[in-house]
Amino acid sequence: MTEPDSLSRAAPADETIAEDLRALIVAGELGPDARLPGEQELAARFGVSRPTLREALKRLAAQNLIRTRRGAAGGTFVNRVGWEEAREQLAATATLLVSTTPIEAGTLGEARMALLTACAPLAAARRTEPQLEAMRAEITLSSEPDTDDRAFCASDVRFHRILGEATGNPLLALHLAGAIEAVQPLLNMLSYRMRDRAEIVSRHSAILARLTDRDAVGMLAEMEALSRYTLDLVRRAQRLRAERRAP
Amino acid sequence: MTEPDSLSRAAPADETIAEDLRALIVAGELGPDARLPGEQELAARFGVSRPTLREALKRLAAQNLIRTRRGAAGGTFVNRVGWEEAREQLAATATLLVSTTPIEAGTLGEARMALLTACAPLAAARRTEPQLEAMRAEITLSSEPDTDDRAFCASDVRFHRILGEATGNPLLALHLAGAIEAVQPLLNMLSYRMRDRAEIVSRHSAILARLTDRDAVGMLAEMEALSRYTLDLVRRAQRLRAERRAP
DNA sequence: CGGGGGATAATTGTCAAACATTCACGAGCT
DNA sequence: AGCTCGTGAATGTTTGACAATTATCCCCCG
Repeated sequence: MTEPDSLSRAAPADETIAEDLRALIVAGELGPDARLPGEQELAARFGVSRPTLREALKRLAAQNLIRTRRGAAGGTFVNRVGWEEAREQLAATATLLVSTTPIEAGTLGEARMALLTACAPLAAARRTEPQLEAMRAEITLSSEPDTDDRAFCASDVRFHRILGEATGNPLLALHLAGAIEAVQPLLNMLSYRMRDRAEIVSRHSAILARLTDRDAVGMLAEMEALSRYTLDLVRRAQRLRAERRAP
Repeated sequence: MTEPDSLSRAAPADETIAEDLRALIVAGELGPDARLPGEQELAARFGVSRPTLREALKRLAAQNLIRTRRGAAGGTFVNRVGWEEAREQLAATATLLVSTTPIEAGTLGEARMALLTACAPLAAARRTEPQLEAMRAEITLSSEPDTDDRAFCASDVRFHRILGEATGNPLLALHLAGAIEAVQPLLNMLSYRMRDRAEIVSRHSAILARLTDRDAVGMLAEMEALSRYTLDLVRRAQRLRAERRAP
């Protein structure tokens, strides 16, 4: 019935269908919130059975390209991919990479520093009062003695995310956030001494102060210091763990 | 009350199963190249039918987390997620975002410039001879008069990708490549005049010369110039198109 | 005449059983 | 020994049905 076309030798039907639909969406043929035909009709149109078509749809759903609703007015709809969704997906990719690939701590720190360097001048020029306020709030949260390590790390991530948003450039913020979040799993494994926390909080405060003054050069210096300190911290923790594992 | 699910009325089975498996992979329970149980057994273990389980697997396949092979020694295997795969996925996300979200050209250019700025010092310090050679090759290719516009753009993307790799920091290269590739769809819509091409090629050459000399400051200046020129180009094209659409 | 409530139809979610296809491995033939 | 063919295991695909959900419409009641 369905003749195998020349290319489908290597590519299963659901994959090619998913790519076809994806191309339609990317090309703008199917705008945000557009409703796709029902599964039966789509299946007929592509010449496959409904389960196979559904596999294709699930592929798109996994990429957050579509959503489905059951019921009378239900169906499959094209998702609007906004900055938030893109950031989440980017962070997911980066996190997966970092958590499954052996990467030296120095590499992570260097990338982070480089991206922060790229953001600092823009952030200094464009930061808004609400953003400063939000960063102050994160510093306060980090200072609380009863904040546990994971919450401390999460706050750290948010601090830098706001810094990225302060550049006023969503695309830049996107990449900064992706890189920062990717490091979180590594940092989550640390357990901070009180002195370390105090040091980090104080450096964050210094960065914030420079940002408030719109002093980009000062920011860079403080970021550099924070970066060095964090790297030291990670290296120390790694050495400690290595010694404990093979004493 | 009688509902087992605390949040969201009911998450479809395939989604929760996909998340469960993903968690196993990310946590390292299933290392790269590990073979998952057969579909029948997995289906039985999760208490669903085989089609439903397959939908879950397709979700993971769409994220490049697993691959499947048919036949006797076939099955489902955990993928190793390397730099290349991550870059592709990141670029796909960014491209989708850029092509479906209205973004000002200035925002794109600014992000690009900021990332290049972040890379320049590292690249100047660490570039290797083969990388310089590869960049020279791209410049040569761009200079060919019979290179069409799409190939010209693709070469441009590769030029910058190599520049990112020259930083010696794969994570940084990843983000730079993602940002650069995201802009490509926009640039692909341009049709370059010969004079524009010559200008771009000459600026690339200048950047490469500074990179060869390990002159980071000079690189920044040339990049800045290239960035301004490109932005002008895009703006001019946009104005032209707008006039043609509503004269 | 207006509003509430239940039947209804459309649509996705799930299941079951089977057949098709691919591929490694080993038995058997030459 | 080397080659071929069968066999079994696994994914890929189909068919057909039933379950669950939800907007809509119509009817009945107030």
